[in-house]
Amino acid sequence: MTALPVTVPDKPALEGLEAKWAARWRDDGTYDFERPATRAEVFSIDTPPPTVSGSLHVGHVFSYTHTDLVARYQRMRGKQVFYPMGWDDNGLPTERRVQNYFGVRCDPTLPYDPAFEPPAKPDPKRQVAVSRQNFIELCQKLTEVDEQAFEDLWRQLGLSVDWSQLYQTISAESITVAQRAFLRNLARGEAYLNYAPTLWDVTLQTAVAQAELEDRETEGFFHRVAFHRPDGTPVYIETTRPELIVSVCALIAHPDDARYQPLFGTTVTSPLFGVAIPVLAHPAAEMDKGAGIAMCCTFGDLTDVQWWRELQLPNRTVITRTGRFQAEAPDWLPDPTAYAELAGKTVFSARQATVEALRASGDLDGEPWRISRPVKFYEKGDKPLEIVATRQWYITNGGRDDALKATLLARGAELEWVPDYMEHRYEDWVNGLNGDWLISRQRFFGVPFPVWYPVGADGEPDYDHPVTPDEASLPVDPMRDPAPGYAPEQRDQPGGFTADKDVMDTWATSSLTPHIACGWERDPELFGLTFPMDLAPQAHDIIRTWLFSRVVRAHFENGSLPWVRTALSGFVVDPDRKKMSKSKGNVVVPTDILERFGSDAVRWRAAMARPGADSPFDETQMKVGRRLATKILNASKFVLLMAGEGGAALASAGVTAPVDLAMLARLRGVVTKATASFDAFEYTDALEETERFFWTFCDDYIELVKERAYGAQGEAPAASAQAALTTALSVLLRLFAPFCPFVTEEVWSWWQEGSIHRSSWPAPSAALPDGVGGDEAILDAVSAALIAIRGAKSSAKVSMKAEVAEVAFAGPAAVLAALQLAEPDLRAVGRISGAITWTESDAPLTANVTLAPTD
RNA sequence: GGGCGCAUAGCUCAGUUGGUCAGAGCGCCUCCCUUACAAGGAGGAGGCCGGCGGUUCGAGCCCGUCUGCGCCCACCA
Repeated sequence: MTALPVTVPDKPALEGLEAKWAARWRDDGTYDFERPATRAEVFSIDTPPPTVSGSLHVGHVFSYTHTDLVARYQRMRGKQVFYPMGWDDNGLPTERRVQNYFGVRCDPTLPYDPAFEPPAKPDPKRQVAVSRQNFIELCQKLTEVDEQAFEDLWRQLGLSVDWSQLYQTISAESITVAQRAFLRNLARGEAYLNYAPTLWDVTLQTAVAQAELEDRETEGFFHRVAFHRPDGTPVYIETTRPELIVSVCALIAHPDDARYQPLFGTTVTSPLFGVAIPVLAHPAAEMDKGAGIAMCCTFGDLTDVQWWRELQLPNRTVITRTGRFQAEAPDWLPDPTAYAELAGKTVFSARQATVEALRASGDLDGEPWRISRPVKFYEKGDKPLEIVATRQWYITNGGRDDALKATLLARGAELEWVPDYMEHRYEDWVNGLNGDWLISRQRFFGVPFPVWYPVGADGEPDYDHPVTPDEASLPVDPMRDPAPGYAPEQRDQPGGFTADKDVMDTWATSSLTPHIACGWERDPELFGLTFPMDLAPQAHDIIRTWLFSRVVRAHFENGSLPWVRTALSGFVVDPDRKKMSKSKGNVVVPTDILERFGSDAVRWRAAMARPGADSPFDETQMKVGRRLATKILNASKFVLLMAGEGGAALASAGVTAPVDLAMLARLRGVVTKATASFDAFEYTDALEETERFFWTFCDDYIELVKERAYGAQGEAPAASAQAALTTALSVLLRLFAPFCPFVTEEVWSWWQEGSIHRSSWPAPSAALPDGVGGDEAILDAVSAALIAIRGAKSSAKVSMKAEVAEVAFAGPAAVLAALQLAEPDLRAVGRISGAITWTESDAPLTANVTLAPTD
């Protein structure tokens, strides 16, 4: 038996525990990763790096808590947990925020000004132009502030992150990783440059990737428009985009469509412009859609791109990258003056002008009618996407290569999914890919492509022969650094070089978070200890982006998965089951919730949301978590007080009373189940199992033994109760530690050395040694008896302290025998002063309680 | 249109391979100031397990089908 000094506060409270212990954990390096000898001793986590320019909501708090539960469990199981945090401070969201915050805009043609200071009063209408380097410095300055706020929140929440492993996607190290990985993709032929129609955001003036699209239901008008056969008879098409009539390359109908079969191979003329248009057949045309014959433009939608490619149609694009119609009349028009009404106009204005002209020419049949249909938007944009032919960098992803697609599908199957049905999302996405991964963005704040192009004598860049740097020289900024083998003065000169001015999309960098975090090519020892990682936690909405892109990069670079398994968290939805979003105004601010209920309570609520399951936000549930935290505090205090005189007896060898053994036997089963649940990443089950035991422990067991523990039945029975109580407390605190790290640490500190979070996860034998028996039926019998006695007092509307004159128990012999083993305890808790009679019967236990008369 | 998931007490959800499975918490009602805890404690009421078929001695549990909801994807002439 070990005597321990016990210091229990008179009035333990939850208030202040977060600040107290977060500071201690930071100072003590409680969660520091220490490199062990072998990979098997490590549990590594590819933490999602939050976008720091955004804001955190309760959904983040929940999903990061889910990860932390597993991290804490694995740490207590003896693993060195590699649990870094990262900040995604790269890319467009940061760029926008910096523009608004400082009142600047990036002009990459300007030279760097080391002395630049942003305007004292930002004027959003008159943004100051700054160089790219200055702009990036402002991004770093602002993200620093944002990141500190994020870190504070995570510490308050109690994430057991090793903050010394912190990374940023904007850092030189991350840029180096992104450029190195890209160069290797390029060298292996997995990255390529291609000039092709691209989905284009006209506001942000950048290309966007398939994974970043979203459909938005948008109002529009159908217009029935006449094209004309040589004999003048009309051919009607129906379109929502009449302004693209100027770009029509063909009219297309289904090959089996009898209505249009006579027209195939003939030519019609377009209204307004009189351009000769072939009528062609293609199976992608749908007979029952619109008029059954479509005008193919360059480019109205992705079907147009397909037709344009497969039917080898001319490119007649007139919409420029700004979203406006080009100024000069296109050369395919017989009469350039017809274009005057469109030149320089936005899509919206050009549409109005075209409709007016069609009306005047009589080619508009009837009036346009209103329809609503889904239109593709960039998920961060606010105007419909256009399709523009541009030169872009791609990484192959199976979208144009069935063999690669099959390989990547196999990677998905190889991955362990929690919950497993989420794998379908991955399969669906990969199967639905119809193009490679477009990674270049015509923006400023991001990882520059480490690429230059030779400039020919004619002054034209040679895109077919990019110049790349040695990996040793990374990171590079081609806008600043000259191409290898060239002098700086040769920039943009005939015979010289020119920089690739694009940057990589954010996902191109974040697809490498395992490489960034694990020290790929920077720290081989660390990489060997942590990669492939053990866990990729994330929300299920970014399977198609983050999860898939990491699989692609690791497949190419490492020939493996980046991690063994992924765990998907659901969303926190509002009480109406709608997804929380800023635009809906239904976002709950996490700091407020943490302040009001305490971190342990919020974490408890998060833990009740199972992997993958959406969970409605409900404040009343937070109170339940808070009640548990409070109960842990109070019950622990009481247990330690009962056992505390002269120290707690820790060895369960001293446990002799049948009830005590029964309680510990049951606890032993709880440990087994909780451990199995955690091993399966079912933290909710582990919590429920532990909690169910805990409440019964408090309500029944503690009540039952407290007088005995205080010595009412003598020394040996007291010692048994004390040993059982402290053994159970030690085990329970550790079972709760992943869920409620603050309150369990607080209690642990009253009577134990060191952090509970560095203590070992209890083995089943920590409750009761293997081979030692305990009859759990005693507990059930006692609970039944207590319910009967309490029920009698409750219906008599007397205090639970009311004295019982006599009790007649009737029930199965085994139950009666179990009760008799606990009779002294039962008398104490029930205040039974008189006789107890026992009658055997086949029915479940009943108790006929006679209350003592009160005066 | 395709895929996935969900549908069990007023609310949030458990119900492992079909046989004490009709459960928990919250909420509600009643009671108890009880020296661990009133930010407590005790007791209690509440359900045709979405509808309809089927398999079976027996079905929340398996099969089919329908309905409703959510998410992902496709469609956008």
